Parts: sequence; C-alpha cells; structure tokens
Amino acid sequence: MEKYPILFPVQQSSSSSTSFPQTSEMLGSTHVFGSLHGGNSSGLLGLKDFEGRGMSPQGDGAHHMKSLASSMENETRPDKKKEKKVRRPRYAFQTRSQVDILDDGYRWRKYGQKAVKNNKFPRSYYRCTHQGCNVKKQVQRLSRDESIVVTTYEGMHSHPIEKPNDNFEDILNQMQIYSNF
DNA sequence: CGCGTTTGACCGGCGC
DNA sequence: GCGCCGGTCAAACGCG
Repeated sequence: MEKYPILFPVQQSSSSSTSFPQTSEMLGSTHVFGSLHGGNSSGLLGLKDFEGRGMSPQGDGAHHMKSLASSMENETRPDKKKEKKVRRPRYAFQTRSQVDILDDGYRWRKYGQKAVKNNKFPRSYYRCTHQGCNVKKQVQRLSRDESIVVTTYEGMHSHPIEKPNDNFEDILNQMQIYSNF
C-alpha cells in the first residue's frame, strides 16, 4: 500500500531541503490518528511517551508535561460547576519528516510559539481557522532526534476538509487519514 | 487589502 | 504568596 511514490504535500514550505529523501516509511508512520493502541511502528508513539524521557536525567526540573500526557482522559475535573475550558482529549503522534508543517488538509493559523525546556527547537501552536471550529494542534521537534516531529491534535473537526489543492497525493492522504480512524 | 505569521506580554495553574 | 511554566492574546508586520 505504501508503495506509491507519494511525497508529502509540502509544496509551499521550503525548508532548506529541496530534494526530499523521504520514503514510504515515513508515510507509513504518519497520519495515524487515534489508533495508538500498540502500534509501535518506527516513528509512532503514544502520548505519554512524548519526550519526557530523553530529558531531565538530572532529575530535577521540567516534567511539567502533564498536559501533554493527558491522552484519552476525558478531563474528569473533580472541580466544579463551571466548565469554561473543556479540555478535550489530545492525540499525539510522531512523524519522521524534515519539515515542521505537515499539511493535513485543514487550514491552520499559528497563534503562538514557545521555547521548550530541554529542547532547542520551539513549539508552535496552531488553530483551525474554520469558524466555530476550535481544533488546535501543536507541533514540536525533538532536539534528541531532530528528524522527528511530534504533532499533537486537540479536538475534532466538525467540518469538511478544505484542501488548498487537489492533488492526487492529497486525496490519497485524506483517505489514509480517514481509514485510520 | 485580506489573511497568516511573529513576538513579547499576559494569564492561570501548580509547586515550593 | 511568589515565582516558574505552559499556553494564549493581540498588535504589528509581511506577503500574495
């Protein structure tokens, strides 16, 4: 199935790499959504795994990624009447890519970027620009292995994908997304 | 011009 | 209570 010479729909992101050596392996480990049961493929990890390990061998400091470790937890807030912020489950997966921006068919608007402790690369915060859709995602590159990009999705899209171009590759990618649901 | 990015300030939660 | 830290806001800027 992944024998197609499909490349990623990274058309506009010129990230210092004109010729991508990316192979089907990379595609195989991408776009797996929600099915993080035990698929420890070469590049897929659960959320709790995140990157909490490569860091902090010194024990102290920087293990505040509890927010990221909230995988399928439904946020059983022992708190209160007011649910202003409904923390929805997050889905994180790693991707072997040389570009940070993975085009998944949706249109995202970046709204923040913060430096990550124990990581030389910053983390970018994106939000779906569709009206009424507050799906968020954050993209982060591991400093441990800079060829790995961790993408964390939060929320579910309730609107059709708006694809900026109708390449055959894009359609195939979308099919991959859906089939993995 | 409209839309997206950049970037420092701001905010709320949690640990000490 | 204070300070750190992760996340978000928003004004200014850039680009097509």
